[in-house]
Amino acid sequence: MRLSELFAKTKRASPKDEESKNAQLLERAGFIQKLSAGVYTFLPLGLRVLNKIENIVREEMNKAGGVEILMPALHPKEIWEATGRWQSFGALFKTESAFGGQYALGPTHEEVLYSLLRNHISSYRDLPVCVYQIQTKFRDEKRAKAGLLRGKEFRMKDFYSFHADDQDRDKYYEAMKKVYLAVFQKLELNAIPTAAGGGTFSELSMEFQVPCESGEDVVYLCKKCNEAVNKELAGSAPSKCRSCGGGADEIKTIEVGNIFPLKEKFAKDFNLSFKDKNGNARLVSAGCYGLGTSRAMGAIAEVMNDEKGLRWPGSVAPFKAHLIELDAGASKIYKELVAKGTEVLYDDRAGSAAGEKFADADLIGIPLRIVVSKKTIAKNSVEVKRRYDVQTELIKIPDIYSYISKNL
RNA sequence: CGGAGAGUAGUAUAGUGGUAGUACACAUGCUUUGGGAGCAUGAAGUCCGAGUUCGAUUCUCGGCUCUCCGACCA
Repeated sequence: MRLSELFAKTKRASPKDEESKNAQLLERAGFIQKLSAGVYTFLPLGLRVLNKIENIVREEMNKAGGVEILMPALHPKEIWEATGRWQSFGALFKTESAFGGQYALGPTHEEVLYSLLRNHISSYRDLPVCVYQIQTKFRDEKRAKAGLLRGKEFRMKDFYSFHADDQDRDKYYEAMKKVYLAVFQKLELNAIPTAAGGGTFSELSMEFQVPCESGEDVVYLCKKCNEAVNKELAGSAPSKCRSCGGGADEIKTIEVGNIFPLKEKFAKDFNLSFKDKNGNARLVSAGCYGLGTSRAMGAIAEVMNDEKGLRWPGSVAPFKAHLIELDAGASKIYKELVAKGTEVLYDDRAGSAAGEKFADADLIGIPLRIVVSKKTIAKNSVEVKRRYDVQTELIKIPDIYSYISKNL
């Protein structure tokens, strides 16, 4: 893509109405724009990152046997009354004048899904069922904050598994921990599996926590065996690790995922049952697996940056390479890169100072920078630098395609 | 929802009870081109409402919005 096609430009100054690193950098670099507190537009660059994150998540969920669906964001009052959560779910965004006050914007989708599955599960032969969606959620947060880290509107993957018995569900739950670790590894997020309370659902759950000073959660992390416990579950600071007896560090973290057994909780409310081999009706046992995709994007921005700007991991960067044209000659290289399927952002702006192009490249944070100038053209070369490198390297033009495939 | 702070041009900021200034961005022209380049010209602004006042962007009150702390956060 040519930079001249992007309507969203970079800004030299940080926005005065944002303090968190992720919001400042993502807004300055033209990835997102705030409409109101906790409500953001994803601009072209930002949408590319979000889509990459969601596609990585999608791929891993599919591998885990998940089947993707898309449920409505608009939820009728009736289904939330079935679970009693029309009153009890504090963050439920209820409509007032619209839709006769009979709807809410969905903060989570158990009610919709259980209503749905009553029509599809009737026998043990129908189980297990593993479904997920990636969707926009709405929560009436009293205080949205920190850019993409806590929004009123945000993107989330929610996966639900339904089983004939607890053993099968527990087995799946354990497998899902590994799936989550694989996702976060691809996102290059250091997400620590952390024991946590289950809120209103159950005693047990596991959160995936990324260490970060600006995070909202507090986790006790064992120095020896890396076992982590959320402060909410641990209560006061444990003097000893529960597993190995070692000392624990108190760290601040961002929660990017949470998995927990729902067991028969909502099955009762919706009478989601099946006939077992003996013809007896039994309630379905479920697990729930959430992952905030827009929050993960915020966490990556929050953690991976330096004084010059963002530093995207290759897996989620909006483009693989950032081609800077200081003197004529890059257009041909751009076309060849595109023809070979390389995702490249081409800074083709005429009349911009070199320093401005370098500063923008640093700010946007694409992993590989390619510079074309008179000097490099004279040597039939381009200059290449990784975002985190200081030194540049001269590569012959015919060799850059293989260089890129090797280095990305 | 409690506490604190802040709202001046697209962005970031200065300033004043009496014609609102600067930088960047933007438009036009020329010159520039390896770390946000230069000259000239131009367009563009005081969150909303009430009060005090001859006169309010400035003072007072109310509202709205944003940020931060806290409460809340399946």
